[in-house]
Amino acid sequence: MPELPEVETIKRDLAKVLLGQKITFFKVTKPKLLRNPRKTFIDKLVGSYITSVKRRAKLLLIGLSSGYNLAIHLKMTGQLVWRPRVGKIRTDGHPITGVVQVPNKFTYITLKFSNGSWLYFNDVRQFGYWQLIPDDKLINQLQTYGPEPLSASFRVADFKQRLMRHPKANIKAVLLNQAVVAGLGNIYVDESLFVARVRPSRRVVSLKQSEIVAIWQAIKKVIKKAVKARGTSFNTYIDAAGKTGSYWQKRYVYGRANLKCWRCRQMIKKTVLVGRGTHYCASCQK
DNA sequence: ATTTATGTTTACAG
DNA sequence: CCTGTAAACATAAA
Repeated sequence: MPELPEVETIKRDLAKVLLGQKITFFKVTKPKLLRNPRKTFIDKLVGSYITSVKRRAKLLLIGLSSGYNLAIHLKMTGQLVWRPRVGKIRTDGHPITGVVQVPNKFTYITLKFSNGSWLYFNDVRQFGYWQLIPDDKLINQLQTYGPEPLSASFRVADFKQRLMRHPKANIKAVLLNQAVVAGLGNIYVDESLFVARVRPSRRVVSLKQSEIVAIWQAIKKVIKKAVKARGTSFNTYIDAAGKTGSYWQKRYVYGRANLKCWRCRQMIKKTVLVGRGTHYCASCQK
């Protein structure tokens, strides 16, 4: 799935085109992707206006005049593609053979807006979901997430405290935990640990203070860089215009097994940790 | 043809 | 509570 930078990119693009729009049409062909009854979606979506487009962790949050929020999680292969009224849309870099336009056979939810534009939700693996959350329940629903890495609330002392709740776990597993820090996934955890020069398999309890600070700084640096690049596309990620992100071209270790480390020219290694492909430089990362 | 890998989260077993 | 593993599912590469 899209991690923080990918969802942030989609959020920014959708905010530009959706704010103030009225939803005029809703269709779903795979109801299991909905976390509320279909009727609730029709009631709360159709006829209401979009008042905000936000992001928390990897969740996209669309505020509605009906007093509800549409929370969309893309999980691993979800895509949100917006299409203006006139013209076709062609998506780039789609890995599924023959799927180059939207809507397509993986489009399971469709919205239409008052200006005639469309929003399509595609999800090859069908792990993603749409959920309607009333305004007064939203805070409660989001409070399980840790700090946003690009916000001022991401402080090193608090970060250390959250890490220390999992003393025996390896640092990679803990950084994937959304309650520790929000929005990191497999790519950016590997990238951040490379920048911090810490091996993904290190147990939290073994980390020195200087290493915790280095990890904290690396996360901010990597996420900032990835947002600027509009995310990473190597599998199914595309933005709301159907375009790919460019972080793939800037990456340090992810997907670079058996290639030379940019820093020391040794070969990047790939192992399995937490059930995920894990990339690191055995000579740079201690 | 079969196995393995893929950007996530969470339920469950120990 | 903490930690590690499997499973939800579809597709492509090995």
